[in-house]
Amino acid sequence: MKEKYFPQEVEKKWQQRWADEKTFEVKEDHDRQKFYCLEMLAYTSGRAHIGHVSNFAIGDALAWYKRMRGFNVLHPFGWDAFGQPAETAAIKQGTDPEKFTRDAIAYMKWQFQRMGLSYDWSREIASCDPEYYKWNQWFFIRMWERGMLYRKLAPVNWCPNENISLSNEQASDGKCWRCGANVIQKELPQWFARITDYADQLLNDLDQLEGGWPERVISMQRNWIGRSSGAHVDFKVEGVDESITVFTTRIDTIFGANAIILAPEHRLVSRVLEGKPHREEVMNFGETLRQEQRSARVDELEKHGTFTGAYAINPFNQERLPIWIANFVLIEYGTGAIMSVPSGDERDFEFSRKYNLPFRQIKLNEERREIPADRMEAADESWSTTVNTGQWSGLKSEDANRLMTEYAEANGFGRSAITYKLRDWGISRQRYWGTPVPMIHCEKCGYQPVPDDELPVVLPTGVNLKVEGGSPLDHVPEFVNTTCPKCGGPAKRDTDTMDTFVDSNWYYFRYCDPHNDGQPFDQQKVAYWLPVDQYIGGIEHAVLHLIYTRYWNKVMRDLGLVKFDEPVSRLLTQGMINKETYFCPEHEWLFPEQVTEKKTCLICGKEVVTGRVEKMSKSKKNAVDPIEMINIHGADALRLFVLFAGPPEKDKEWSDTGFEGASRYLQRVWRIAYKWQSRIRKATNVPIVQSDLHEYQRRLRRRMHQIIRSVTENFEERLHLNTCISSLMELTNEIYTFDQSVENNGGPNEVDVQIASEAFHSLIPMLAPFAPHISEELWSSFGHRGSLSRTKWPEFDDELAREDEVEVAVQVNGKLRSRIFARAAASDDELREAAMADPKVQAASEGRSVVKVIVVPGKLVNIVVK
RNA sequence: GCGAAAGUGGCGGAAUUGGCAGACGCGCCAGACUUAGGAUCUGGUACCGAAAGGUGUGGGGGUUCGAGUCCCCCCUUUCGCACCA
Repeated sequence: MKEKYFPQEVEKKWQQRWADEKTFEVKEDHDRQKFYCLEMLAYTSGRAHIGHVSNFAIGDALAWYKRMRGFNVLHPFGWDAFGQPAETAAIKQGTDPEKFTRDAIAYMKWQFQRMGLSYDWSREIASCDPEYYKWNQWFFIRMWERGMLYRKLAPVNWCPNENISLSNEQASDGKCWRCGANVIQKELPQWFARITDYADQLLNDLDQLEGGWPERVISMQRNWIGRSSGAHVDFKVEGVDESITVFTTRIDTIFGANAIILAPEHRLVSRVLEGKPHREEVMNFGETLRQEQRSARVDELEKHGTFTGAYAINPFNQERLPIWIANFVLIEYGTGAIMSVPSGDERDFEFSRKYNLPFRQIKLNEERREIPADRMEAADESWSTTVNTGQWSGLKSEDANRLMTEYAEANGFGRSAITYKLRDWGISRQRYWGTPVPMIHCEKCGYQPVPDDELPVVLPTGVNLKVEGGSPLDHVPEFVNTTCPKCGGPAKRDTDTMDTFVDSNWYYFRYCDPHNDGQPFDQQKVAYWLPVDQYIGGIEHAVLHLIYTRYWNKVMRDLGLVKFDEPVSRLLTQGMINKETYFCPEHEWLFPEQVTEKKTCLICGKEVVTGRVEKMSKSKKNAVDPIEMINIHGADALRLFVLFAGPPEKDKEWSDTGFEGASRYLQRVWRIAYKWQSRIRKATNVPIVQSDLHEYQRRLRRRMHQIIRSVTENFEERLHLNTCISSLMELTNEIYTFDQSVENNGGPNEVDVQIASEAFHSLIPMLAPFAPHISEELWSSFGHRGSLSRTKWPEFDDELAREDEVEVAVQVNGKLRSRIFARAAASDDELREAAMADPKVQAASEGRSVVKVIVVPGKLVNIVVK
């Protein structure tokens, strides 16, 4: 062991050893409790970033902790390897996506391995492996067989200039990211998963996640699913044999309706305009409204519309209501048609005022006030008693709602209804780098799934990605042309690939059985490891991956593959690590080294804007490269820093000095351990008699037990790892203080060595989750052979953690006046007397009478005087 | 606009159920060792004040012997949703 700590050497040594000894490989063991610790699948962008470090450091700390607590810990790793960016990069670099992705995996794996993470690498998977995506196809077919998938025409972003479909990201601002042409919506046949069939389950089962998932994520999902309960009401169209069905949550306001408003693309628009002279005009205007709706931002779009000339009949009072079309009614929500009630809805109010549609009061507030006719205003929630509502006048809103829905139902023109914001999930992509959809289209037999024994449908190689129109796969005849599995006649393969979110739906099930080529996974193995005990990832997946994967779990349950409803018991969304930026008015974003000490630009001398803390990015020149940092102070210091900077779920700020501080701490641990290691190796195991100990010895033991307790509790409850690290620093400081006392006494005796040994045997295992390499090295320096990961987590003893003597705060009328020392076991009476006797207390309470004395044992005495 | 979360020293952040605010770290100041220190060790560091003492957890009110913590109002910031009928 060297006197000085060289992280590079230590880290290399232990990474090698862990790999050679397969330290972190696990298998099912029914005698031990399992713990599944999972970080979100890493996207193969090509380069590790600091967010990875933060994500993995949290998971790795927990995996280490649970392992030392005796759990059988599954901590696997894999690659989210399909997707558009690889395709784009490949085109740019003149290579192919597979090559690009394999290179990215090789490089990133090297980077991640330098972080020294305790993964079971034998379970590594990549979603672009045919052995993996075969099962995406298998799931697709099972779902198709059960009617969980369907194909329909749906709009996609389309660049008319390049004839290519674009993702939403590539079509932001409504312009093509490459050529700048205005993106249009083009109808294309697409595959959809019926996630809406699971809307209620996805919503209700959120209750099961309460407590284990962040409230924020749960509420985002609730919001996204957007369940809304109300009623459908049919309005007969005058003179035409059609009814317009509207969705409303407030049927009790129907007597206030002044119009029926349709979305411009509603199917009945052309029907109600039949034979009307201005038909063309209105239809064209509808197209304009529709375009506006798609392009403009909601808060900038003024509501407008036009009267169709047709009327509908309010089934409750037989009033004639004009039928309008307007830009604020959405075709995709509810029925695409609304009843306008200006006194019940702000939007309707705004619209009605603009077009002078009539207003009728249908609610009274608590004082039963009426709204003056000359002051039209939308009533708010406090207006809750119906008025002018026929036989339902004078009721509370909720009663009217219920009774009127029943009435509508009884008379056949309405029924209660539930709508959701959640839409079916379009899983088709007209792109190359993804899982091929395993379907064959036969002119005679329609869509037929590829037979199971022909899976996987392998993505062809050497495909020209720069094609005009459609998917690159359309231009690969040897892929497209096939035979129909049903009739044997000529047929064509589907050329869509699947959304990469399909890959990430179930990858963590595959980790349980990654090499199975007969089925996606063995059900027994999954039953052992799942659900995931702790999942860690970014908040950006709150309503993407995290809702899709919950859905997929339920699908797998309904396919009989798993028995539980929810796949993830606990979720932690880690914060981002941001960094200060430097901005020069002339040269824009600067690297820190381009800024002088006087905060001016090194190039032009202009004053630089500093202090803005932003998300790390290349363009803002504030990205920190993890490997560079590891090269400076090592992976342990890097991991320690990102965990120490703040609670895991909070955003943090990168600080070079903070990073140095983490490194300095490890050096400090090394130095004191180095000083004691040979003594510890020779420790004689003398029995410790607590009552014979000196105060400095008792103190170290006491603090040690207190700190074990607090670190353990933190791991178990809140996972505030930053405070765990603080505690470890305190323990280290205590060891230094102890060492000083030992020096002052002329060197260690047997008991000192024994106590120091205890302290180090607590400190080092507790440090391992945060800085495993140095911990392993120091552990072996104490004479241990095996990996620290097989060591038991230190135990604490409440008795030994208890203070002998406590400092008690003494307050007079709630103000701190003095502190007294007392035995920890002192009774309330003793404390009271000691406090009253204190000269400062007497001075403060002089001439006043004591009303009451409050004693909080071991903490404080408060004397109330008058 | 609706919804949620958060506001604590120069900075990152502690303060389990109401009980000594500022743990731990960064930074800064002083000292020791040293040819030297961007190493290490020791001490100091919320603010005002020479001190006694006073003031302090975004602002204002309240409950309580006692409030960073609980309740009401307001302000600010961040995030999410955003014509969802």
